[in-house]
Amino acid sequence: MTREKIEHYRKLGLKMTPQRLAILEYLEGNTSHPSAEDIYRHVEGKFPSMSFATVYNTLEALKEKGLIRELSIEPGKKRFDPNPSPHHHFICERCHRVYDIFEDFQITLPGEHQKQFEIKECEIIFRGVCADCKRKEV
Amino acid sequence: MTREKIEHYRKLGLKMTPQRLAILEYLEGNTSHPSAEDIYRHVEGKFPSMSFATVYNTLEALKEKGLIRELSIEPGKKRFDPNPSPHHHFICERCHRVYDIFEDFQITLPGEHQKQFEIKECEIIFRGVCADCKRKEV
DNA sequence: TTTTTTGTTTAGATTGGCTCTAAGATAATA
DNA sequence: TATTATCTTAGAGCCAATCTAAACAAAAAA
Ligand SMILES: [Mn+2]
Ligand SMILES: [Mn+2]
Ligand SMILES: [Zn+2]
Ligand SMILES: [Zn+2]
Repeated sequence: MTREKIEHYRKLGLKMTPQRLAILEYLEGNTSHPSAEDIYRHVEGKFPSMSFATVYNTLEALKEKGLIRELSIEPGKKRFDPNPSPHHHFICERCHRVYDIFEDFQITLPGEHQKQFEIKECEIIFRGVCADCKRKEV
Repeated sequence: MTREKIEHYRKLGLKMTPQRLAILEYLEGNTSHPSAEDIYRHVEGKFPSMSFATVYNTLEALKEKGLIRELSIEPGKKRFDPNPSPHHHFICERCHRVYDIFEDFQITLPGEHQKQFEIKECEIIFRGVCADCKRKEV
């Protein structure tokens, strides 16, 4: 990670510890939408004393700064998205991989609802089978 | 609940116990998207010996028959929707109420993605503040 | 540089939603 | 009514996530 980026995080009010650096490096450009456990498993290689709480603390801090997003797309486990810009997702019901869909669908609610709701975001979740899993079919 | 409806559930292969009847009656026409706990709290009035496992077992059985849907819209807790027909949701970030949106937005993916994904369903989640919570603002 | 302050890391305990188990109960059926 | 398949129940157990408080370390101040 570049010195400028570290400085950038610091200016956001994040103390830069080696653990956080490792987590940030794992997340940077990662499109796998990892769970806290995925992140922990990866970082514990570098930091055998790493605690799960540190992973959660760091993710919470990053979320508050708007640097990552927390996804509730399957029950029982959060997944994290290092890309905070608005986009949508496809979830494979076989392998549970989460794919990004960068497409602006221009959804607008009918007038009646526009009065009722102040909408801040709109997220589309597609579900089905991915090409990879299709290929493995008999 | 009418005799015909009970017969209908029975034909689907569901043994109709008093506990299930109470759960079904609570769910019928319910648009609050209750959690398992909500359902349990309501039904334990009639059946003080009711077990949480029965709530989950029943919900699982109903889900398998396609009579209800399980929603993963907020972390850590499932919510259930007795309306299995495809529709979308608005979630209030203040009160966490879930509102139905019955509108066909005709979302279609660009060709590249259509090859990659076999899409079975498409669910839109709007987030923001509901009129009720807006009203309570200072 | 050294000191001080403030926020972070850690292990372990704890919580909360959910699932499993096995014994007893009961709806459906014959 | 007797049989059988399924359901209900209490309690144990599981797992993701959160909390706690002491040790620690980064950043700011001196
Ligand atoms: Mn994404
Ligand atoms: Mn609904
Ligand atoms: Zn797949
Ligand atoms: Zn609200």
